[in-house]
Amino acid sequence: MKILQATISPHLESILSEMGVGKDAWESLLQPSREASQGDLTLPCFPFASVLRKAPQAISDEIAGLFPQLEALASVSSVNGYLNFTANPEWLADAVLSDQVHIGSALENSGRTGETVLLEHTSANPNGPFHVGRARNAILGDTLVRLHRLHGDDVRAEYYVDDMGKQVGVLAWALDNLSEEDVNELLSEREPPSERWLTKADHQRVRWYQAAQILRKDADEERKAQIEKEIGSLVHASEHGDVAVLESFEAAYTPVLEGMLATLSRLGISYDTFTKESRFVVDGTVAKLMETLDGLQISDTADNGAGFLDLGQRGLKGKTEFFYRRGDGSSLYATRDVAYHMWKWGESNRLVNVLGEDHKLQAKQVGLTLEELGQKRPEVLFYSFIKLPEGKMSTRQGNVVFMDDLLEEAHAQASAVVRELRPEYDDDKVAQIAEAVGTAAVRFNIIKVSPEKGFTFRWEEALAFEAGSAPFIMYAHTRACSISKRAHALPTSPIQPPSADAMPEGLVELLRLMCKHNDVLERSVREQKAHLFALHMLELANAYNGFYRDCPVVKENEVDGFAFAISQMARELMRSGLEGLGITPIEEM
RNA sequence: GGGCGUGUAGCACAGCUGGAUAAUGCGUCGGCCUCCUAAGCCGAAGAUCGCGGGUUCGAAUCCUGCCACGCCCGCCA
Repeated sequence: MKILQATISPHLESILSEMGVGKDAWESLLQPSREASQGDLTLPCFPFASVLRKAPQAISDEIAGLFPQLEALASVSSVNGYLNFTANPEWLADAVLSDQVHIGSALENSGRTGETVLLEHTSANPNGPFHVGRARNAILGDTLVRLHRLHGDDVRAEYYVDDMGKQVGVLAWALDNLSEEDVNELLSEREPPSERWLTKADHQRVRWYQAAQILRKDADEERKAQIEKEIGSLVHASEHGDVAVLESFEAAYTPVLEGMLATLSRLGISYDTFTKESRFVVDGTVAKLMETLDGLQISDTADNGAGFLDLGQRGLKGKTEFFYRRGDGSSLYATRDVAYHMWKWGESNRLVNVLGEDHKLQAKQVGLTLEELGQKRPEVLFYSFIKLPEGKMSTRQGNVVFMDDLLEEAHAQASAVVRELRPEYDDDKVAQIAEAVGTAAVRFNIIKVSPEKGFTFRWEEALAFEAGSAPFIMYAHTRACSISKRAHALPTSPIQPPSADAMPEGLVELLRLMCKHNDVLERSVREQKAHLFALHMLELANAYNGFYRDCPVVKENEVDGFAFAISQMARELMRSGLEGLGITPIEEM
C-alpha cells in the first residue's frame, strides 16, 4: 500500500537513523503484510539485531514505542520481532473518497504517464483459423495493451504479418494448383468442416493448406519433387522481394487473416497497426542490414558464402553461430526480424513482444544482434503452449480446437445459465449477456495463470462461471450497478464516514483492496504480469461481496451517503478493471 | 549431450527481489433467500511446497546434486 508507505516512511527514517540504521538497510524490508490480521505493512526487525546488538523483539518494541500517533494509523504493534502497521480505516476511506485512487480507462490512450509502448503480439501465420493454441499470445498481448492503457501509457498494438516464406507459399500454391475436388479427396479421412463456418474464408482456405501439406508428405516421389520445386521457387522469389509473387501471396492470405481478425474481434482484441515482413525486403533495409552485419567484428562467412555472427563471443551458450544470410544471398526470418526491430525502435521508446517459448533462442539471437548494432533489446514476455489433453495442437494436422467453436460453445452454455437464472429476460438480453459472459470466461481462464506455466485446455475450465472466474467479477459489478440505479431515485443522507470501530469487516477489507488497486496495476504493467491484476480483480470482487453483505446501502428507502459513495467508487474500479482485462462490464446479468 | 522453463492439498493455481499459521478456486461435507441480483455469503475437512545436501537468526523462495515433464539447440518460419 504505497500511500500508507509514503506516510510512515519519513517517521521510520528519523527513528531508525537515530538508532543507527540507515535507510538502505530497512527500506526494502518494509512490505505489505502477509495476512490482513497482522496489519497492512510489516517491518521485520531481525536483520538489525546483529548491528544493534539487541534482540529483534526489543528493537521492534523500541520503534513501536517511539512511533508518533498518526491519523493514518490505527495501530503500530510489535509481535515476535515484527513491527506491524495497521491503517486507520477512516483514513483509508478518506483516501478512497478524495480521488487518491485513480480509476483510468483501458479503452483509449490518455498519455497520463508520458510513456509510449509498442506492443507486438499474436503475429500468427495467416494460414488457417485462429485456434486455442494460438490464443494465449493474443489474449495475453491484448490484456497487456489494455493494462498499459489503464495505467496511463500510450500504447500501439501491432500485428507483424508473416507474409512471405514457406507457410504462406504453401497456401498460395495450393489455391493455384488444387481444385475443390482435389482438396475434398485429400481430406476425405479428416473430420468434415463444420457447417457453421462454410462462409468463413479462414475455415475454407485452411483446407487447401492442409491438402497441400498431405501431398508434400504422401504424394509419389516425382510429384513431391515437382511440388517442392514450385513452392521453393515461389518462396525464393518472395525472399528476393519479387513484388508479383508477394502480391499473389497477399491475395491468398488476406481473406484468411480477415477471418482470424473477425474471431479475435469477438474476444475484444484489435490492433492499431499491421506491419508486413516483406516491407523490409522490398524497401532494401534488409539488404543494407546484411551489409552492416558483414562489417561487424564477430561476423564471418561460411564456405558457400553464407553470413553468420559468432554470438559465442557475446556470451551465447550452445550453438553460437547465428546465420543472417543464406549461401544464395537471401535473408532469413531472423534477419528480417532484426530489421523490423531496428525500425520499431524508431517508432517507440519501449518495445514489448509477446512470444511463445519456442522463440526463446531466436529472441536471444535477435537481441544480441541488436546490441551489437548499438541498439537496445526489446522486452519479451514468453509463454508456454496450450495443449489439448490428448496432445499438442497443430493446424497442419488438424487436431485443434477452433476459437470460433469455443466461443460458440461458451455463448451457448452462458445462454443456458442465464435462461435458467433469469427466466424473465427476453431473447436479446439473454444473447447480449451470454456473449459478454462467454467470451469473458474464455479470456479470464487464460489470463489468470502465469504465462510460463504449461497449460492444458479443458472445456469445463474454460466454461466455468463460478467464483474464481470472470463472471464472478462481473456479477459483483452488476450488484454495484443495481445499487447505483436504485439509489439515484431515493433520498440520500450526507456522506458521513462512521468511526473506525463502527466499520464492519467487509467495509474495511474493501477499502484496503481499493487502496492497493493502483499498486497492483503498476506492478502488473511494470513486470508484464497480467495475472497479478486478474487475481487482484478477483479479490476486489470478493471484497465487494463482503461489503454488500455487511453494509446495506439502501435502508428503508433511504440511501446511506457514505456507503453509497464507497459502492460507487468500487463500481468504477471494477468497471475500468474489467475493461483492462478485456471483459465487457455489463450492468445486468 | 547442452541451454531455458515447470514441479505447491484429489484437481487447477497464487506466493519465488528470503520473514510469522503456505493464499485462492473447483471438488467433498455442513449452514444461509419475507431484507440492495443466491452467477452470492458463512463454516469444516484436506499440503512430507518433486527428492537429497548447503547458506542463513529464518528457506516454498537463494546455491548445489539428482528425478520427472515441457520447449529449444535448421543456411525453416
